[in-house]
Amino acid sequence: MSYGSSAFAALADPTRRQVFERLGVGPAAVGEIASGLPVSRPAVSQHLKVLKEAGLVTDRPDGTRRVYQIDPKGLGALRAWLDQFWAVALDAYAQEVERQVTEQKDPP
Amino acid sequence: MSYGSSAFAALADPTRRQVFERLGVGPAAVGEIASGLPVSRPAVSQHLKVLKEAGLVTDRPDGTRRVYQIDPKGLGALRAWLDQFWAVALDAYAQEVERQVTEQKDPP
DNA sequence: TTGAACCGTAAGACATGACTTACGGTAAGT
DNA sequence: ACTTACCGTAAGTCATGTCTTACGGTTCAA
Repeated sequence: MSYGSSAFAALADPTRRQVFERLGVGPAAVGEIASGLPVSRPAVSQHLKVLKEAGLVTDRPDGTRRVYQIDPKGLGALRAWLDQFWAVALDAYAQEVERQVTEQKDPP
Repeated sequence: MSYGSSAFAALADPTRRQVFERLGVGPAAVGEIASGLPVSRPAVSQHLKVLKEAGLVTDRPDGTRRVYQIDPKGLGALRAWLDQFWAVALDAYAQEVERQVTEQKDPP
């Protein structure tokens, strides 16, 4: 809950979201990701740190490289948060619409 | 897409997310929302402006008050973005797991 | 063991963002 | 008409975040 909501802050930055979307296609090393973006490699490394702390990605060493990958667990937590909120909000929305209708033919 | 992704930035701030969650329960005016939060009323007004520009809430005048409400359309766009990404990422993840397995018994 | 490739972190510049108080504007009640 | 209630916006302050360059560490190959 408080875990999945921190993911919003992680995905707020456009560059960091591009990094995340790149990993959505498949695993990649830091240099590979940076080569496809208009920022430096250290910048990508810092973004990956944030994504990792948010539980959205995992990393594993591969020689001198370091391969990053989407973490389905963190992504699922975000989806769960949104689904629950969606259910509650939509219910409240429907109730509000209903209240508006009854108020129309039976004004307070 | 670019519409639903801007919602991440809108929901990144904790205070603004509290405002949004309050509206998830039901419609409310600016003063009502502010009275339940540790920030001033203008601060809430500014947060609502961001949420509105992100397509997450709508507003309607009610006398001197101004009632805000969740916009199911914007919330649905966010959900759609996440669902699509979830599908792609999970597919890539499964393929990666499969690749790891085959690599185990048939090393390159 | 030397060299090259790859990465994370530190330090600092710079922009962005969240908050406050102050002000003006509109709608309802007396 | 005047007051009260409620709201949005402007101006300014202060914290946070993103980027860069510079540096040190680790791994593989020669």
